[in-house]
Amino acid sequence: MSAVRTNRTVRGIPDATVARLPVYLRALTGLADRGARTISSEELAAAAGVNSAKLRKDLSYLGSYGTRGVGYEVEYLIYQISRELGLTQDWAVAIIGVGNLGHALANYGGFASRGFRVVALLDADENRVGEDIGGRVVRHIDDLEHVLAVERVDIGVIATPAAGAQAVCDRLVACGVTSILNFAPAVLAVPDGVEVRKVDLSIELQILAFHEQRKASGSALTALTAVAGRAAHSDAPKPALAGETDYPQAVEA
Amino acid sequence: MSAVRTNRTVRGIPDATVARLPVYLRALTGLADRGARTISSEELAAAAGVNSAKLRKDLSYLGSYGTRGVGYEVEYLIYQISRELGLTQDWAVAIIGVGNLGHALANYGGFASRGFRVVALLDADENRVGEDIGGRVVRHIDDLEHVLAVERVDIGVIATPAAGAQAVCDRLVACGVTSILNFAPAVLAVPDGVEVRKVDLSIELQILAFHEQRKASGSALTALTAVAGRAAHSDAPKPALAGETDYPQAVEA
DNA sequence: TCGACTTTGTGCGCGTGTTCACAAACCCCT
DNA sequence: AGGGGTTTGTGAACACGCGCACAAAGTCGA
Repeated sequence: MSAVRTNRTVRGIPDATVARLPVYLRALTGLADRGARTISSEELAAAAGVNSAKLRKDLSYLGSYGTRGVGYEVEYLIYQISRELGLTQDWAVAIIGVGNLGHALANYGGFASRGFRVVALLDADENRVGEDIGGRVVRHIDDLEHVLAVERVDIGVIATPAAGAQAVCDRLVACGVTSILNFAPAVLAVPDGVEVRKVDLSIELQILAFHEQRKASGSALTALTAVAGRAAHSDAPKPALAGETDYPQAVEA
Repeated sequence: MSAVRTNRTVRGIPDATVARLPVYLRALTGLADRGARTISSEELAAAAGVNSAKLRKDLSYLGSYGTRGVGYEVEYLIYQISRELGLTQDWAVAIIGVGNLGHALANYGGFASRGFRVVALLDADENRVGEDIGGRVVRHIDDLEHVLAVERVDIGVIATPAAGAQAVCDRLVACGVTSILNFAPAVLAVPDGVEVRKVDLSIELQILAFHEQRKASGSALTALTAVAGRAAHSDAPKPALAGETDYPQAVEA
């Protein structure tokens, strides 16, 4: 895939750290609202749900913004993290697909407050075209190139069904979009230089199910989760290639 | 936090592997629909967007389910992964908060096809109580304990505003729910033995913004993203603790 | 001014995850 | 039956991230 090769980016902020900065930012804004002026790494780490040493190391990648013996000044740290993440400028976002999820995204307040501006809503369904969502009108997907020629778009959000996701992605890339957030349950192929992040609701549930199953089977009934007549971890022989299956067929809607 | 201490779980499937199994599963079901009977690790890896050695090692944690010189039988592998993830049994899911996002989740087709059954919808808004979503009626949040006493719930999905998330979480945990998927932008504190996974729409966008900013500033205008009069990486002195700030204050809605 | 106390910033060891590269295993053709 | 070709499964080296523990650096009171 075309993700960054080296995990550590050019100036040296690890991806793992970048992924946590928004969490720190959220915790800090909450603290600021409650009137805190300074905060120690210990307290902020607790608020963000991480180890305090990790927090300090993360912040040290941005620079030396704390004061030993005191802590970090909340507003100043908010500013520094925001700047590092690029939230001091505003980013134009286009949302493709305004079904349930697209609606939720278009109305999500957490975007606007962090410099993300939804500048275009697109959908393939004629019935949805013309609909007004939060002051923005839904355009038809066929106008994608036209809309993006008029309005600069930095980030494309794909909230279409899986079937159409790759086509939409290709068209976004062709229009010069280099950052894509994909909610469709599909693996997108993109050229180098384009970054795709994926959010998959069902994958998270499946991971939870795995751990839940482990808890349950660990307590008592190891073998019951397996099919009758088959050992728990199924070291039964693989089926012959042309043979009849003796295991249940998985179905996919 | 109360996440699993050791990354490698008891029988030995790494968390990183577990997180990828659903991706493989999706790729496999797609292949099965197109009529593929067997597939090599190279092809499946391409479809799933991972390195083929990684794929083989991941699958080897489940057992030795391939055939050298041939590859993996698609249906058989689907069954094995499904069983490992616990998708051969069905899981009862409760969704708390049926705003835009909750609606999207309640209507999401990807759940039902993988053994996830939405058994309860709850909301704090009286106007939403009684509404019918996909054949299920929205109940009031005050009835949470009552609903969960009648209906077993394995996984709780929190799609409320951030302010109410912790309270809802506490009540779910009190009712015996040990797996929680949190969409609210808040860090949840839970006792040991309860697993929380978090999906945050705005964090993903912020990570994209970071990389997009890096691309842009790398090309030419390193200093322009910084505030006028302040160096790009801002090694300007920290503000005095009681002094006036000379940097823009971040605002939070 | 000095010493006790607090908190940051980071060197270092350790565990996890990723990738390469190759032997082992299997199929198929002759 | 045997040999060539293909693909799996995995040992080993490497890269990355995490957290402990501590020196450095600052505050504050006497």
